[in-house]
Amino acid sequence: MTKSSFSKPTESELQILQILWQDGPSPVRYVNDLINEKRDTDKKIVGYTTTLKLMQLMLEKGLVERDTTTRTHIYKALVDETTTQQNLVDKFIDTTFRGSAMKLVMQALGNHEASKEELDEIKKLIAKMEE
Amino acid sequence: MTKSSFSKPTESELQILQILWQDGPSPVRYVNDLINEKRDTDKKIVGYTTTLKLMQLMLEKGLVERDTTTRTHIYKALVDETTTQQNLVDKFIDTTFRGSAMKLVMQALGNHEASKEELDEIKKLIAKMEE
DNA sequence: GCAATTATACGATAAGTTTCGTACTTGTGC
DNA sequence: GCACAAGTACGAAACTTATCGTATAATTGC
Repeated sequence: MTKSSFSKPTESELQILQILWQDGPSPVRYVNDLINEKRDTDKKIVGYTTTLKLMQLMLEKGLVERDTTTRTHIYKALVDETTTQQNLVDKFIDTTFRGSAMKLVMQALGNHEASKEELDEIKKLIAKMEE
Repeated sequence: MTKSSFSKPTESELQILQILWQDGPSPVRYVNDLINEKRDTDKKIVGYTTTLKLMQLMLEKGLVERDTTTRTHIYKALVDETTTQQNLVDKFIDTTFRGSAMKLVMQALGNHEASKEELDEIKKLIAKMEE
């Protein structure tokens, strides 16, 4: 997959994908409810038809598919979570860190809490990379 | 700085900021030339007035300032590179990794080449975090 | 059976970003 | 001095994304 052939989901689309990845195939109502529950207090409620429209557009783009055998359509993510994350990370490194993955790692590592287990996991990965 | 009070630069604005951060205060012509030199082959050339307009808008937003004592105005970044990166990383972790900084670190680390020196630097940081 | 509820479809609008044409101004070369 | 090159200002169009109103269809409760 080249950089240019990867179509980046918008922030709203990504938010919906996150829910579908985490909770599995879901109806619009469920997704919309979650979005509103988790929103920052200062942001206003997203209307049901807004989420519906977004998910319909995602269907056209091939980001999701849906089961229409029941009246309440069930939407399912068609793009893979890890692959999408990887694409987004690559692009992010490019635009925000001028291509330096290690600068991103240092920045993310240095500014966020990490448990002993997480640090051990990272150390293990580094050891493997040094072989 | 709270999440909501941080105004995220657009991708075009970030591209311009990167140039100003890297090369220091620069005129519009210089920035526009660099953008076009570095662009992907499939993307078309960005007109001079387009870049000019973007930088004028960035001026209004307070992202840059300019020296107008000479005819050719010199633009300078007003926002700090590291601070901006930190803000963007935080937001990115939220939207793309559901808040897990460590998942981002693992992903970025595991999928990009790293020199021995870079790995050593990361190990040093981890050691410091373990104290 | 039918009123009320809940779902989808879809056009229109709003809002933000990017693009550029055109007018105007300032400096340069000869 | 003046034609030409190079700069800025700015309005407006083109695109993209997000939002919602309204119409319509299916389902449910009683």
